Amino acid sequence: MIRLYDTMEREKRPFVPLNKQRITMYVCGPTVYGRAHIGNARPAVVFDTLARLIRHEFGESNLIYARNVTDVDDKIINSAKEEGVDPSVITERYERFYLEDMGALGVRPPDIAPHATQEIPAMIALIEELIAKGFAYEAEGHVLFNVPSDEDYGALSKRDREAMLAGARVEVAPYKRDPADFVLWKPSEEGVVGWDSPWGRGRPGWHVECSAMIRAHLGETIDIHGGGLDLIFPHHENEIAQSRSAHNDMPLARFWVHNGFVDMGAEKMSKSLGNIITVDQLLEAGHRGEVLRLALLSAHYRQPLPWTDQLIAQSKAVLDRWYRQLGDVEPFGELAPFWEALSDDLNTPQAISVINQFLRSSDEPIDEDYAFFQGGREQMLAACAAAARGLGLLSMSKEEWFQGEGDSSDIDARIAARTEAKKNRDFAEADRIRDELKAEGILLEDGPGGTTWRRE
RNA sequence: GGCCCGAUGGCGGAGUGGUGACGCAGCGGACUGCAAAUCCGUGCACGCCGGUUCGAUUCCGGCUCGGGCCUCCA
Repeated sequence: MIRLYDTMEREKRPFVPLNKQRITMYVCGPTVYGRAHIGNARPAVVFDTLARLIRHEFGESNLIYARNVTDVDDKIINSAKEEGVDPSVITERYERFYLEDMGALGVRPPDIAPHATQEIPAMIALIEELIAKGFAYEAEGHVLFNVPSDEDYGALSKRDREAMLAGARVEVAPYKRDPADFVLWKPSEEGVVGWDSPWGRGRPGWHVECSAMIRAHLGETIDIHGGGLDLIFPHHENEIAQSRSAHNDMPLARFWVHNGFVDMGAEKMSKSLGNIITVDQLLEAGHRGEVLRLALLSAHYRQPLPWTDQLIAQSKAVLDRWYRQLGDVEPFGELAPFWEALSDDLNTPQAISVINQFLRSSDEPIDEDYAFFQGGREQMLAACAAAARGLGLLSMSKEEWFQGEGDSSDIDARIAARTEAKKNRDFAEADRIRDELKAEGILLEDGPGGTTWRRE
């Protein structure tokens, strides 16, 4: 049984979906106006891993996973203006980059990727309902959600109205009835992207996108709503207000799942702090996607993760060992303790540890506790291989991992020359060849069956 | 200021009311012409002060420090 921590109740509890044949999960996706940094990649990897776990437990086709693309936004409008192009040029470019980068991290595409610009009618319909029910009002071309009309507002972020007002750092627009009211629809000036609506030409506010798209694609109440910790307030709080108000207080999500940040030094990585490192930069630097993925999974998803070169190196070392032992093993079977660890609120560090525990002392007789491996070592390795794939790792062959693609006949020839030198006990020459290859990033390993090589 | 969250060895990071995972790095050994890889072994920790308890790193309270949100943000 899967247990998940729910931000709303601040507790871990059993995940029992509303409908086992149609489990619904929605995760806030990217606003496509720039390259994704490694912090942006964390939720993509975390929820991809959660999706894999749910599919493992409930069946491959019984999960509908939606991750939206926010392709209307003031930041997009601004960069389009700067480049002198249509916003769609920006959004299409960065969505493509996003999918490439996430693909490199082993993130499978979600089942549905709704785009805000494609869902305007659904948003307008939702806004009209909110106005009709008295939760929203029009003012100077804007439509605003009236926060005091929602008695439960603040339940997710655990803030009361007084606290919100006390901390208000924004100037309150004069047309707001209440300082906490937020925009559902705002007018677009001439030359700015917009759609016709009952309130004039304009564009949707950020929060209403998600509410409308969730309803359109998944339903009024979904099983899991995910995203980064920073989205709890105001984004998710506002989504809840909109959806519950429109749906007679039906809850929007049964589990709210939030991932922690990737930190640079002591602070979170974020574009506005200017301390980001993008996924493509890391890939460009020669780090493989699986290494970055393992690094992201090496801490529990709710904990902060300090991003360092050492973390990358460590992840690489672990993955090298896994590939060495499991790279050519056909995955099969269930590594029960592994799946138990993952099922406990996606405890990936524990799950990784389980694999490591099995992998060492692999020639020893299997411990009594793990007697379910009647087939012995081979079966255990097959189950480990299957488990690693459950984390989205070990997707390539051993050869591919260690040697990569491309012509290696030259390397083979030089290794042959070294073997010949060794046979003649000309160790100086043999070492010279080995050092030369090492300088090129080729490491040699002499085994009983001859010399093998790998790229560092 | 309000509201949240965290504090574990050299580093990363789980977990637990009582023999203190796992990984990386280090050290010793085996293997090797020397290495590498592999295997075996090994040292090192639970922020501070109280309380509960036979016993607390684990539960409770206070403190200190750090982080997050309150504005776009994964």
